Amino acid sequence: MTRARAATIEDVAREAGVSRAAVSKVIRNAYGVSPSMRDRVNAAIEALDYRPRVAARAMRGATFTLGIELPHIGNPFFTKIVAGATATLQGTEYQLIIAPADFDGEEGVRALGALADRQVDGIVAISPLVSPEWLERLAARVPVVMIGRHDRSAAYDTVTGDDTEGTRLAMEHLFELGHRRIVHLTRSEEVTQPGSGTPHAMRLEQYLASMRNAGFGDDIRVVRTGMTEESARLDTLALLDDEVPTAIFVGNDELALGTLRAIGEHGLSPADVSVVGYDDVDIASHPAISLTSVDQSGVAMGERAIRLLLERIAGRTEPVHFSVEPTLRVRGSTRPAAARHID
Amino acid sequence: MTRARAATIEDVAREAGVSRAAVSKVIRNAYGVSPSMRDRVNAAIEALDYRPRVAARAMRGATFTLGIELPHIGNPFFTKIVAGATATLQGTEYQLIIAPADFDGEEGVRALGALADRQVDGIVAISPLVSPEWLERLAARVPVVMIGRHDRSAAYDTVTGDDTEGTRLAMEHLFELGHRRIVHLTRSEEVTQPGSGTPHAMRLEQYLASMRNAGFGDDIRVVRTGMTEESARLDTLALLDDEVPTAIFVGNDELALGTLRAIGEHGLSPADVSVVGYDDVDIASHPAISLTSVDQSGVAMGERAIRLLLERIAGRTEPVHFSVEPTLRVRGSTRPAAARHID
DNA sequence: ATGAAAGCGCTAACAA
DNA sequence: TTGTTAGCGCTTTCAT
Repeated sequence: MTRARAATIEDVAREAGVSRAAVSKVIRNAYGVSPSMRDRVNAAIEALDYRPRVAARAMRGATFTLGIELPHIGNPFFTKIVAGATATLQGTEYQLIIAPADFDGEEGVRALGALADRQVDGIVAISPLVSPEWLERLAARVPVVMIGRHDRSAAYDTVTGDDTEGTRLAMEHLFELGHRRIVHLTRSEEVTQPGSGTPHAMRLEQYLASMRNAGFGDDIRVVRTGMTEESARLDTLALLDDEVPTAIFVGNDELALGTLRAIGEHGLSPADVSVVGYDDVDIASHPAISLTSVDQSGVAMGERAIRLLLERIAGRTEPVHFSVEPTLRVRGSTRPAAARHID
Repeated sequence: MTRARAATIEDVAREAGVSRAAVSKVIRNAYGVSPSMRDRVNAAIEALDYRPRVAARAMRGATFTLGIELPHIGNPFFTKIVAGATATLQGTEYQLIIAPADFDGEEGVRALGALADRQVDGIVAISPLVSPEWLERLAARVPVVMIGRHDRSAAYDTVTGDDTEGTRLAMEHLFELGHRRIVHLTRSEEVTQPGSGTPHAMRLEQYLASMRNAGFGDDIRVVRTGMTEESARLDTLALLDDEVPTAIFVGNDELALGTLRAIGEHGLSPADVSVVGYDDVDIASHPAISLTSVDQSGVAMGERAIRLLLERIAGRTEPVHFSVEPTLRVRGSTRPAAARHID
């Protein structure tokens, strides 16, 4: 198939009987164009169905494209962030493109690089496992806003949930219900390196702190899993074969859904094992699921990230580190069976 | 912040002591480079951390970027398609970017245009409401694969689920259970224009046909709703206030989740009103949800769409129209209360 | 207010 | 095998 050739700025200029520079000024609505010329140019643009090639614009100026890197597109929490981002971009000249990574390690770096190669005007990235140095080098080329990173660099902005506080809320809630044998199901060591500042690392640390503070240090038990619901299901099943705790605090809702499945498959009910998740994914509030979860408002995070990015593009140079307050959404969690017994 | 200037092909050429053309050949691994030159160039690339600017390449050749347009990123079925697409692209030199549209009307057209402006090498689009003519014009510029469109054009390939068969399966299932007062909850008229070939139009038509064939023409009832779970919840609530059918066949699982919520909120149980959805979203199989649904394998669709696109890019010109077979996943649906009574 | 012309970083003929 | 060179479609001084 012979591909049609689209109109160029040259064609428009000829059609309108003006110079290319004139057309350029009109489409950028730059200063110094007479109304009559503007009209003629616009008419020509209309007539030829002209659309500027982004690649050509990129050679000299901006692409009007913002990129967002997403580890694991299957996680509805990330989807919320994107929803907040697109909503904020409504009515602006910017187009958002998503680079799916399907893991926050090397894959994330690859996706970030792909966005940079495409000369997006700004990048939002969701907590990939990259060194601050690497990010600073990236941020030297293009404005960057990191979501969910607790480290602070002058080179990029951050938008984070207060994972420490969110976890504290979740643990307090379980303590108040009378739980003490609370297992923490979290992701691999790689993603929870102490001091790395990833959300899961913060949650793990606070889980440990809460347990110790409550005097339940001996009951601490951390179980590792992958990043999918299915892996959480499998690892929870293995856990339950070994020991049935009264509660499980799960690193995020996607994993918590797998945990819930496993509990059912093991012949237990949510009344036997209380589950608390993180992110307050939509389905968590479904009555049949009824999952207690920490809401860190993904939509607000996406919105804020885009705002910060636009500010950076507009010239801001001092870093901003924005933190959103988490809220605990209490739903299905119950008192431990033993405690109910005593009632 | 002063943005750092990245190395260009010129810098690499100078560093390696060769011409720009030589470097270009190496990075494209084109024919006619001596091993020694290749090594020197690669060393220089390494040393300068050089990465070719996609925009500059786009001016002459390819961008090695494939774009996928997604209406409503919140729908997990679309997410499956993306998963299939990214998996298929693993190991190739292509990068996938997603343009979220948040509606399949005008917004979809905008997103498609944005991808075209960015000169992606190929586009996968999910059933936006566009005329075949518009699509053919797009397809004249860039290879296009449409997912979920039942019209056939020589200009673009299509990947579809067999919505007629899928709906037939769903309806047969409900008939066999003894249902006859089956409501169809579907999207707005805009998205279900008879003859438009959208998935929802096909499902609606087959619902009508199945009902008539079964002799239940008088029980036909079509209820309209938006594209979100929440709107489905609201419209189902309104329906139930008016009349409680024995079953509801819902246009897709995202909507079906809202219907399930409404049923619960109305004080009914899934045993009172059987719900059948479409897409077999992950959560449908969760025991607590247990939603009967038509599986049209989004992953396979995404995978196939990318394969077709790569074939087009490689030069194929005859159109291919691929259809995936749907399977009914039977879960929670039950016989109508009246029929159970008779038992 | 308008236009001429240089140049962004690459690829692809073509020459050597 | 290697290098020279002419653009690709824009934006942006700088003249006019």
